[in-house]
Amino acid sequence: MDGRARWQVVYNELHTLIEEGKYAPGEQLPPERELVERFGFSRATIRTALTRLEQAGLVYAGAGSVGRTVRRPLEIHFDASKFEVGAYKDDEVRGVDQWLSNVEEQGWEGRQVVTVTTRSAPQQVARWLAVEPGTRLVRRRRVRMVRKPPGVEWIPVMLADSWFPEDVAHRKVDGIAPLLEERDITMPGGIIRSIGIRQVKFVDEIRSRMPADDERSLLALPTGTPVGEHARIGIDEHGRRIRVLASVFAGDKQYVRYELPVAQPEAEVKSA
Amino acid sequence: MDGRARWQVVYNELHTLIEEGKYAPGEQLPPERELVERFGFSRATIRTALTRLEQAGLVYAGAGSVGRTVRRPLEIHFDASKFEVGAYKDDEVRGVDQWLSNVEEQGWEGRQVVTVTTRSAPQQVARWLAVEPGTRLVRRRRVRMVRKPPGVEWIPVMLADSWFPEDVAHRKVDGIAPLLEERDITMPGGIIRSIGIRQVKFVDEIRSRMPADDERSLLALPTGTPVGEHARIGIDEHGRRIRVLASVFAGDKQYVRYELPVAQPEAEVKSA
DNA sequence: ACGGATTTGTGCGTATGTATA
DNA sequence: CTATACATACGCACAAATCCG
Repeated sequence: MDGRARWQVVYNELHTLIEEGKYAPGEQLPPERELVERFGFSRATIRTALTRLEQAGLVYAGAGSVGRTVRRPLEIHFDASKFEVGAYKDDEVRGVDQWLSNVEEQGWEGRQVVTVTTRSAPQQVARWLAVEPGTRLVRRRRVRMVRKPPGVEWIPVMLADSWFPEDVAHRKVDGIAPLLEERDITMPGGIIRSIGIRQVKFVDEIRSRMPADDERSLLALPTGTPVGEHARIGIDEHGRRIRVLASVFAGDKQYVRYELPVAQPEAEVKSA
Repeated sequence: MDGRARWQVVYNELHTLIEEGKYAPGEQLPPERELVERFGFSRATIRTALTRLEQAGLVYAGAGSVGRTVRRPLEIHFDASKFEVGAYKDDEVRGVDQWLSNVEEQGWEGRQVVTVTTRSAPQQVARWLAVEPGTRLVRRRRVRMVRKPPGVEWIPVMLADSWFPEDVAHRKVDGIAPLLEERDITMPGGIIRSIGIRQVKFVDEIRSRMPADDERSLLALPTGTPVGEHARIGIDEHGRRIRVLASVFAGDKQYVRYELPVAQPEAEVKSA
């Protein structure tokens, strides 16, 4: 052991080669067998190096002839300051979902699958909505997928769960409760507004964590990929927390973006 | 092999026990030797389970007789919508750093160490500032630490790097260039304003990723901890990107928060 | 449809190094 | 200094997934 561990030598070398583009995105790394020969280390040692590369998000692996493949960065972003806050006016008239607009603006085709269930509030959701853990809530889950160009397979990129207190979820307009519908619904002015609720403030929380098992499988995340979590809490004029939209996205594929005007100190005007 | 892998059995059991609080934060997991006995699996198998628990952010490990410890969540947040955007005006008069105010508001004691260097722009920073990769830039790095209560050791929680084009960094006020000073400087109205630059817009980007090696050591991150990255790009009235503040924080310790007022639709179809 | 070849996944046993109390 | 506990490393075997002929 000369200062560094053996697996670190392998790790560093491969890391450099990938960064330099010697192994390009979409390409395969040499199989373990070959690396064992090249470095003269045991398979176990080579494997810890490769495992760390996966954890670092540089490659993903699959048994069989997929081998280890260098990841292709996606880099979609999600404009949280425009979303629901006043932009995308045209889309609401057209009846297009704002997330879709946002994605299409970046040249992707988007799609989402909606499921609605009633379940008791997990710890974190209870905190967001300021209710007791275990309270019955309605969860409206959207699995969001993109592809480019049209025709290739869909890549799941986001898991967007809206949670509502039951009384909110069951509100009706024109005889139906839109929040309970298991399809991609849009309403002029937004669904929430259509059922007579006015949100006056959002509180957004963004954190970085490792995914739960169900998130890993739904988003098809390779082992070791972190996720970002963007929670938007909607608050009405009475200060009640009406809903929370918790979006979980693959850290290597998406990021969240805000645009903020800066309030100028003296006699300046805000650039709304 | 009963459907699941052996290490998964161990993983799931420990995961459950930790979630239920049977192993509380700060407590130690049983040593590997004991788990080998309890489950009747080999040490290697137990180890893969434990490694995954680390990756999942539930425990951290250290060689020696420390063993594996269940993580204690910190949960500090960082109010990005108030930061620099007009709140905390009093502090600027008082000359207190805004990050410090934010942290102290949550009952922590804060401290930061500043270092200034000139270096060529990394890929990502170049993209943020819209300059060529390799351009010489000034980096003002702040390692931010907290502790509670006063007296215990400092916990590094954030790495805040401000990057400036050289001409911006060298601007002077009262004969000194405040951005090049290696100490915790505050100016009424903010440092940037004090050197005659007006930022009119911020663009924030937040992403989740695995830390680079230097970030891991500076933030004392256990293996497998993801980081959040919050980048704030400041844009002046000519549309020039004046600086970027890239903050990297441990995903398990901090999160970013925004408060957004909702634009209300008065007359008809307008916003949501 | 099937079977073989390739490649990663899982698992065992063992030994030695290194950090910490 | 010693005991403990994790980190690294070797070798071996078989299972499971994938692709291709």
